[in-house]
Amino acid sequence: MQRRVSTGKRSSEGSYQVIWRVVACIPRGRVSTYAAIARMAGLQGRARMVGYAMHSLPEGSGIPWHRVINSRGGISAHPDPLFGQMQRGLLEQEGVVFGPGGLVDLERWGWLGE
DNA sequence: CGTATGACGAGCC
DNA sequence: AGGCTCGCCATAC
Repeated sequence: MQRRVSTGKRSSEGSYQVIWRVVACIPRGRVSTYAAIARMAGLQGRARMVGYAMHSLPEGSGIPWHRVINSRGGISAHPDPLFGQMQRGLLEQEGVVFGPGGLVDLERWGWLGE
């Protein structure tokens, strides 16, 4: 599973490149969890990295970061509460329904990567 | 180069 | 049933 072999300068952007790519694969109207994404990105067990990747996500990157939620199906705490509210708005806009408690039913909207 | 921190998760008390 | 701690590892200072 060598991800890079010499002359690989991809790491200049950080190791989040892979994570962003997986997130970009989440279909519209669907959500995924940090752990699930980490797993798909080959970082099984490192959900934290995914979270940091989202934080480092540059604006206008086109990455649907708002489709990434925690394992409980909820939007995790954010340094900027305004973000969380926007995230929920974006998901509802895509058709995702939030249940009582502001949690999404992962059994129904969760995307594991077909 | 060492320490601290952090969009999380799972386990333990 | 709910809350706290530890683990994982990249980025910042």
